[in-house]
Amino acid sequence: MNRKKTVIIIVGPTASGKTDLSLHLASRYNTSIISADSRQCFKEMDIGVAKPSEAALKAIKHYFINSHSIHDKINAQVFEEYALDAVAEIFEHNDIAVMVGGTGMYIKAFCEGLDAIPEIDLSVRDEIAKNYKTEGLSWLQEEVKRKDPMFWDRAEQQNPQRLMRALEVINATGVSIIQFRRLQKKERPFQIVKVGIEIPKAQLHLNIDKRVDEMIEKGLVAEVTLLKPYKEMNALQTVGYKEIFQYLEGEISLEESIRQIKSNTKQYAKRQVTWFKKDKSIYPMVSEEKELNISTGIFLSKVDEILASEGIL
RNA sequence: GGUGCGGUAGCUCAGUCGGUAGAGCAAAGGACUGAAAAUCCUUGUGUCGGCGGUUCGAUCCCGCCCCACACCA
Repeated sequence: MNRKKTVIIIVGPTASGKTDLSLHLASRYNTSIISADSRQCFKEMDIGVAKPSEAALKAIKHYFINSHSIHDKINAQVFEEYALDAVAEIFEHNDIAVMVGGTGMYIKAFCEGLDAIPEIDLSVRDEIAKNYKTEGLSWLQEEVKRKDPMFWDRAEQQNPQRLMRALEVINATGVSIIQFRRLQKKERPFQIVKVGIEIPKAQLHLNIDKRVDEMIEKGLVAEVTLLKPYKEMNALQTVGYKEIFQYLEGEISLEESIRQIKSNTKQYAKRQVTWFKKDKSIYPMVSEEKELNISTGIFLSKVDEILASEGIL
């Protein structure tokens, strides 16, 4: 068999059935899975990030699940490098690798690459964050306007995260972040087939409500309680955790926090759908089915058709 | 039964010294190269509780009624 090396990437909003489909595909091709999820990589977080079951993780090798700690600094670039290594490892024994996840930016980094920007010293970043906290957004805006007018002109001027990023780059390197952004797609030595799960919004919302209720039953509150000392960390700025923190602080009732988790998860799902909708290289796969296992079956045969049309099988 | 305070956008509420109203949240859409489950942008007509009265004009003033809450009996 001399098939083209191919990564099948399954994307879609949270609670749409990606994990199930990925498990079926991986076992069919006797291969491994790379998770493209910015939260499932953390070993300290479990119930709230909807990882695959322990049995599934035992049966099929998963990359980027429980692979890191919330104390590690994880971002799209880390993922790009990690996932490329993982794919190379998989391709030593397989022609097909499966990637699955809902973090659009990580998937984009993997498929197209990020431009090389020098590593920024942590002290530079901390200094900016500290000043922003005490001086506020207008300080940030003035700094960026003064030091990097080229960026400022096209910036999201109300977006502190983007402004801080630009500021740390110009502070540390003396060069505008725009100069580093070549926005050139990198070539990958393998083929990529992206398939996108689409289910009706009403069904998606039902899935989300159900999943959140299950998370609570499984003990999400206890899990989050253990993580309370780390609530300020990036990794814990996560739907399902930040709302429970508020409950633990006595700011809202448990019922209210559950309500907010459901609502915030739906907003998150909407942002995912927006992201994937824009990516025209994704093959859309639609299912109106209410039962997850029926949907998975439908999606499996659609993936077959798509792979056949790409000449991969 | 009496007194007080309310009844304004799906929710919480602001406001109009009388010229038909606006914030936050929710919702919908969108952006996105090192925080991305993050962060940011756009979108607000709703019998201003009901019926009358005063007025050129009332959601705003007056009267009655209905509803909610609090207190007093």
